[in-house]
Amino acid sequence: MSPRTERPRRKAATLSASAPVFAALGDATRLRLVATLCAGGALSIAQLTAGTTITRQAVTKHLQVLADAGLVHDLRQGRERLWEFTPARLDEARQALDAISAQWGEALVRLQRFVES
Amino acid sequence: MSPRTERPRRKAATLSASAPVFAALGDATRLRLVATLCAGGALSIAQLTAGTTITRQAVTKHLQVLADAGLVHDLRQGRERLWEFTPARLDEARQALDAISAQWGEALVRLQRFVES
DNA sequence: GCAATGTGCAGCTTCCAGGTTGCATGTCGG
DNA sequence: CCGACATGCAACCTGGAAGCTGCACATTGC
Repeated sequence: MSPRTERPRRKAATLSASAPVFAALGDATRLRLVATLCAGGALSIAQLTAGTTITRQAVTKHLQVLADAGLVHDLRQGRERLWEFTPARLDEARQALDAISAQWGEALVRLQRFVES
Repeated sequence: MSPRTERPRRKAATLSASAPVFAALGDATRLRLVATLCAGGALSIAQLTAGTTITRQAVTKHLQVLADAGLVHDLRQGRERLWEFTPARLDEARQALDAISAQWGEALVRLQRFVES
Protein backbone atom coordinates (compact mmCIF):
# COMPACT_ATOMS: atom_id res chain seq x y z
CA MET A 1 0.00 0.00 0.00
CA SER A 2 0.86 3.60 -0.61
CA PRO A 3 3.65 2.89 -3.02
CA ARG A 4 3.96 6.62 -3.62
CA THR A 5 5.21 7.40 -0.12
CA GLU A 6 7.42 4.36 -0.07
CA ARG A 7 9.26 5.15 -3.24
CA PRO A 8 11.73 7.80 -1.98
CA ARG A 9 12.52 5.69 1.06
CA ARG A 10 13.25 2.72 -1.15
CA LYS A 11 15.65 4.85 -3.13
CA ALA A 12 17.62 5.80 -0.05
CA ALA A 13 17.64 2.23 1.20
CA THR A 14 18.89 1.03 -2.15
CA LEU A 15 21.66 3.58 -2.02
CA SER A 16 23.10 2.70 1.36
CA ALA A 17 22.63 -0.97 0.57
CA SER A 18 24.79 -0.54 -2.49
CA ALA A 19 27.76 0.81 -0.57
CA PRO A 20 29.20 -2.67 0.17
CA VAL A 21 28.82 -3.60 -3.49
CA PHE A 22 30.78 -0.54 -4.56
CA ALA A 23 33.37 -1.22 -1.89
CA ALA A 24 33.75 -4.75 -3.24
CA LEU A 25 34.19 -3.42 -6.77
CA GLY A 26 36.59 -0.74 -5.55
CA ASP A 27 39.58 -3.06 -5.53
CA ALA A 28 41.32 -3.55 -8.87
CA THR A 29 41.97 -7.24 -8.19
CA ARG A 30 38.36 -7.91 -7.32
CA LEU A 31 37.10 -5.94 -10.30
CA ARG A 32 39.32 -8.11 -12.47
CA LEU A 33 37.96 -11.26 -10.83
CA VAL A 34 34.39 -10.17 -11.50
CA ALA A 35 35.18 -9.42 -15.12
CA THR A 36 36.90 -12.79 -15.52
CA LEU A 37 33.99 -14.68 -13.98
CA CYS A 38 31.62 -12.72 -16.19
CA ALA A 39 33.40 -13.79 -19.32
CA GLY A 40 34.46 -17.27 -18.35
CA GLY A 41 31.55 -18.77 -16.46
CA ALA A 42 32.31 -20.95 -13.45
CA LEU A 43 36.00 -21.18 -12.55
CA SER A 44 37.94 -22.79 -9.73
CA ILE A 45 40.15 -20.92 -7.29
CA ALA A 46 43.28 -22.38 -8.85
CA GLN A 47 42.15 -21.25 -12.29
CA LEU A 48 41.41 -17.76 -11.04
CA THR A 49 44.79 -17.60 -9.32
CA ALA A 50 46.64 -18.64 -12.47
CA GLY A 51 46.27 -15.29 -14.18
CA THR A 52 47.46 -13.20 -11.24
CA THR A 53 50.64 -12.53 -9.30
CA ILE A 54 49.13 -12.98 -5.84
CA THR A 55 48.65 -16.11 -3.77
CA ARG A 56 45.76 -18.52 -3.88
CA GLN A 57 44.83 -17.51 -0.33
CA ALA A 58 44.59 -13.87 -1.34
CA VAL A 59 42.30 -14.80 -4.21
CA THR A 60 40.19 -16.82 -1.79
CA LYS A 61 39.83 -13.83 0.50
CA HIS A 62 38.83 -11.58 -2.39
CA LEU A 63 36.24 -14.11 -3.51
CA GLN A 64 34.89 -14.18 0.02
CA VAL A 65 34.53 -10.41 -0.01
CA LEU A 66 32.74 -10.56 -3.35
CA ALA A 67 30.46 -13.29 -2.00
CA ASP A 68 29.63 -11.20 1.07
CA ALA A 69 28.65 -8.39 -1.26
CA GLY A 70 26.44 -10.83 -3.17
CA LEU A 71 28.36 -10.45 -6.42
CA VAL A 72 29.48 -14.07 -6.75
CA HIS A 73 28.51 -17.47 -5.35
CA ASP A 74 30.28 -20.80 -5.09
CA LEU A 75 29.38 -24.26 -6.32
CA ARG A 76 31.15 -27.15 -4.64
CA GLN A 77 32.02 -29.88 -7.06
CA GLY A 78 34.17 -32.70 -5.79
CA ARG A 79 37.44 -31.38 -4.45
CA GLU A 80 37.01 -28.19 -6.44
CA ARG A 81 35.11 -25.05 -5.57
CA LEU A 82 33.75 -23.29 -8.60
CA TRP A 83 32.83 -19.62 -8.48
CA GLU A 84 30.22 -17.98 -10.62
CA PHE A 85 29.04 -14.44 -11.17
CA THR A 86 25.73 -13.31 -9.64
CA PRO A 87 24.20 -10.45 -11.61
CA ALA A 88 21.45 -9.43 -9.17
CA ARG A 89 23.40 -7.15 -6.83
CA LEU A 90 25.32 -5.59 -9.65
CA ASP A 91 22.05 -4.67 -11.31
CA GLU A 92 20.91 -3.05 -8.07
CA ALA A 93 24.10 -1.03 -7.96
CA ARG A 94 23.55 0.02 -11.54
CA GLN A 95 20.05 1.16 -10.70
CA ALA A 96 21.44 3.12 -7.76
CA LEU A 97 23.76 4.99 -10.11
CA ASP A 98 20.86 5.54 -12.46
CA ALA A 99 18.87 7.02 -9.57
CA ILE A 100 21.69 9.41 -8.70
CA SER A 101 22.05 10.55 -12.28
CA ALA A 102 18.31 11.07 -12.53
CA GLN A 103 18.33 13.07 -9.31
CA TRP A 104 21.11 15.25 -10.70
CA GLY A 105 19.10 15.86 -13.86
CA GLU A 106 16.08 16.92 -11.82
CA ALA A 107 18.26 19.25 -9.76
CA LEU A 108 19.49 20.94 -12.92
CA VAL A 109 15.94 21.40 -14.12
CA ARG A 110 14.92 22.91 -10.78
CA LEU A 111 17.91 25.24 -10.86
CA GLN A 112 17.07 26.36 -14.36
CA ARG A 113 13.48 27.13 -13.40
CA PHE A 114 14.64 29.00 -10.30
CA VAL A 115 17.01 31.18 -12.32
CA GLU A 116 14.33 31.93 -14.88
CA SER A 117 11.79 33.05 -12.29
CA MET B 1 41.36 0.35 -37.37
CA SER B 2 39.68 -3.02 -36.93
CA PRO B 3 37.22 -1.77 -34.36
CA ARG B 4 36.27 -5.34 -33.58
CA THR B 5 39.65 -6.14 -32.03
CA GLU B 6 39.90 -2.79 -30.29
CA ARG B 7 36.56 -2.97 -28.57
CA PRO B 8 37.43 -5.46 -25.84
CA ARG B 9 40.60 -3.58 -24.99
CA ARG B 10 38.73 -0.35 -24.50
CA LYS B 11 36.30 -2.16 -22.28
CA ALA B 12 39.08 -3.45 -20.06
CA ALA B 13 40.69 -0.01 -19.83
CA THR B 14 37.37 1.51 -18.80
CA LEU B 15 36.96 -1.17 -16.19
CA SER B 16 40.24 -0.74 -14.37
CA ALA B 17 39.87 3.02 -14.63
CA SER B 18 36.57 2.76 -12.80
CA ALA B 19 38.03 0.98 -9.79
CA PRO B 20 38.90 4.23 -7.94
CA VAL B 21 35.40 5.55 -8.60
CA PHE B 22 33.87 2.43 -7.08
CA ALA B 23 36.26 2.65 -4.17
CA ALA B 24 35.17 6.24 -3.59
CA LEU B 25 31.51 5.20 -3.65
CA GLY B 26 32.23 2.23 -1.41
CA ASP B 27 32.02 4.25 1.79
CA ALA B 28 28.54 4.89 3.17
CA THR B 29 29.44 8.42 4.27
CA ARG B 30 30.80 9.33 0.86
CA LEU B 31 27.84 7.79 -0.91
CA ARG B 32 25.62 9.94 1.26
CA LEU B 33 27.67 13.02 0.42
CA VAL B 34 27.35 12.33 -3.28
CA ALA B 35 23.60 11.89 -2.97
CA THR B 36 23.29 15.12 -0.97
CA LEU B 37 25.33 17.11 -3.48
CA CYS B 38 23.27 15.61 -6.26
CA ALA B 39 20.05 16.82 -4.75
CA GLY B 40 21.19 20.09 -3.23
CA GLY B 41 23.55 21.65 -5.75
CA ALA B 42 26.62 23.45 -4.43
CA LEU B 43 27.09 23.22 -0.65
CA SER B 44 29.80 24.35 1.74
CA ILE B 45 31.77 22.06 4.02
CA ALA B 46 29.97 23.36 7.08
CA GLN B 47 26.61 22.68 5.47
CA LEU B 48 27.63 19.17 4.51
CA THR B 49 28.91 18.53 8.02
CA ALA B 50 25.66 19.71 9.61
CA GLY B 51 23.72 16.57 8.74
CA THR B 52 26.30 14.10 10.00
CA THR B 53 27.80 12.94 13.29
CA ILE B 54 31.43 13.18 12.20
CA THR B 55 33.82 16.09 12.29
CA ARG B 56 34.27 18.77 9.68
CA GLN B 57 37.80 17.51 9.03
CA ALA B 58 36.50 14.04 8.30
CA VAL B 59 34.02 15.47 5.81
CA THR B 60 36.85 17.43 4.21
CA LYS B 61 38.88 14.26 3.81
CA HIS B 62 35.95 12.42 2.25
CA LEU B 63 35.39 15.28 -0.16
CA GLN B 64 39.04 15.13 -1.10
CA VAL B 65 38.72 11.42 -1.86
CA LEU B 66 35.64 12.09 -3.99
CA ALA B 67 37.49 14.87 -5.78
CA ASP B 68 40.45 12.57 -6.48
CA ALA B 69 38.02 10.11 -8.02
CA GLY B 70 36.59 12.92 -10.15
CA LEU B 71 33.12 12.68 -8.64
CA VAL B 72 32.99 16.21 -7.20
CA HIS B 73 34.80 19.51 -7.62
CA ASP B 74 35.13 22.63 -5.50
CA LEU B 75 34.33 26.27 -6.17
CA ARG B 76 36.03 28.79 -3.92
CA GLN B 77 33.80 31.67 -3.08
CA GLY B 78 35.01 34.14 -0.52
CA ARG B 79 35.79 32.43 2.73
CA GLU B 80 33.64 29.47 1.76
CA ARG B 81 34.45 26.46 -0.35
CA LEU B 82 31.47 25.12 -2.22
CA TRP B 83 31.38 21.56 -3.50
CA GLU B 84 29.43 20.40 -6.49
CA PHE B 85 28.68 17.06 -8.08
CA THR B 86 30.50 16.09 -11.29
CA PRO B 87 28.45 13.59 -13.30
CA ALA B 88 31.10 12.56 -15.86
CA ARG B 89 32.96 9.91 -13.90
CA LEU B 90 29.80 8.48 -12.46
CA ASP B 91 28.47 7.99 -15.96
CA GLU B 92 31.66 6.16 -16.88
CA ALA B 93 31.21 3.87 -13.90
CA ARG B 94 27.64 3.24 -14.93
CA GLN B 95 28.77 2.33 -18.41
CA ALA B 96 31.34 -0.03 -16.92
CA LEU B 97 28.59 -1.84 -15.03
CA ASP B 98 26.56 -1.94 -18.22
CA ALA B 99 29.52 -3.51 -20.00
CA ILE B 100 29.83 -6.20 -17.35
CA SER B 101 26.15 -7.01 -17.49
CA ALA B 102 26.29 -7.19 -21.27
CA GLN B 103 29.31 -9.48 -21.11
CA TRP B 104 27.44 -11.75 -18.71
CA GLY B 105 24.50 -11.86 -21.08
CA GLU B 106 26.76 -12.86 -23.96
CA ALA B 107 28.34 -15.54 -21.80
CA LEU B 108 24.94 -17.00 -21.07
CA VAL B 109 24.09 -17.05 -24.76
CA ARG B 110 27.39 -18.80 -25.56
CA LEU B 111 26.77 -21.33 -22.82
CA GLN B 112 23.29 -22.01 -24.12
CA ARG B 113 24.58 -22.57 -27.63
CA PHE B 114 27.33 -24.84 -26.33
CA VAL B 115 24.87 -26.98 -24.40
CA GLU B 116 22.56 -27.22 -27.37
CA SER B 117 25.31 -28.38 -29.72
C1' DG C 1 46.57 -47.58 -0.11
C1' DC C 2 49.27 -43.71 -1.74
C1' DA C 3 50.69 -39.77 -4.15
C1' DA C 4 49.04 -35.70 -6.33
C1' DT C 5 45.97 -32.04 -6.54
C1' DG C 6 42.64 -28.54 -4.69
C1' DT C 7 41.21 -26.35 -0.88
C1' DG C 8 40.49 -24.71 4.17
C1' DC C 9 42.16 -22.67 8.39
C1' DA C 10 45.06 -20.09 11.59
C1' DG C 11 48.47 -16.82 12.66
C1' DC C 12 51.31 -13.20 11.52
C1' DT C 13 52.98 -8.79 9.44
C1' DT C 14 52.36 -4.24 7.11
C1' DC C 15 50.06 -0.47 5.61
C1' DC C 16 46.45 2.77 5.00
C1' DA C 17 41.69 4.56 5.61
C1' DG C 18 38.77 6.85 8.78
C1' DG C 19 38.50 9.74 12.51
C1' DT C 20 39.93 13.04 16.11
C1' DT C 21 42.28 17.10 18.37
C1' DG C 22 44.74 21.44 18.32
C1' DC C 23 46.22 25.38 16.25
C1' DA C 24 47.03 28.61 12.23
C1' DT C 25 45.05 31.24 8.42
C1' DG C 26 41.89 33.85 5.68
C1' DT C 27 37.60 36.54 5.16
C1' DC C 28 33.31 39.07 6.21
C1' DG C 29 30.61 42.64 9.00
C1' DG C 30 30.57 46.50 11.70
C1' DC D 1 40.73 47.31 13.45
C1' DC D 2 38.45 43.32 15.61
C1' DG D 3 35.59 39.65 16.60
C1' DA D 4 33.19 35.87 14.47
C1' DC D 5 32.93 32.46 11.15
C1' DA D 6 34.75 29.06 7.54
C1' DT D 7 38.45 26.66 6.41
C1' DG D 8 43.42 24.64 6.11
C1' DC D 9 47.17 21.98 8.01
C1' DA D 10 49.67 18.68 10.79
C1' DA D 11 50.18 15.22 14.13
C1' DC D 12 48.29 11.35 16.11
C1' DC D 13 45.49 7.01 17.16
C1' DT D 14 43.09 2.73 15.88
C1' DG D 15 40.97 -0.88 13.34
C1' DG D 16 40.72 -3.49 9.51
C1' DA D 17 42.20 -4.74 4.66
C1' DA D 18 45.55 -7.11 1.89
C1' DG D 19 49.08 -10.11 1.66
C1' DC D 20 52.08 -14.04 3.04
C1' DT D 21 53.62 -18.66 5.24
C1' DG D 22 52.75 -23.10 7.14
C1' DC D 23 50.12 -26.89 7.96
C1' DA D 24 45.83 -29.82 7.92
C1' DC D 25 42.08 -31.92 5.30
C1' DA D 26 39.42 -33.87 1.38
C1' DT D 27 39.17 -35.90 -3.20
C1' DT D 28 40.76 -38.05 -7.33
C1' DG D 29 43.43 -41.50 -9.94
C1' DC D 30 46.36 -45.29 -10.21
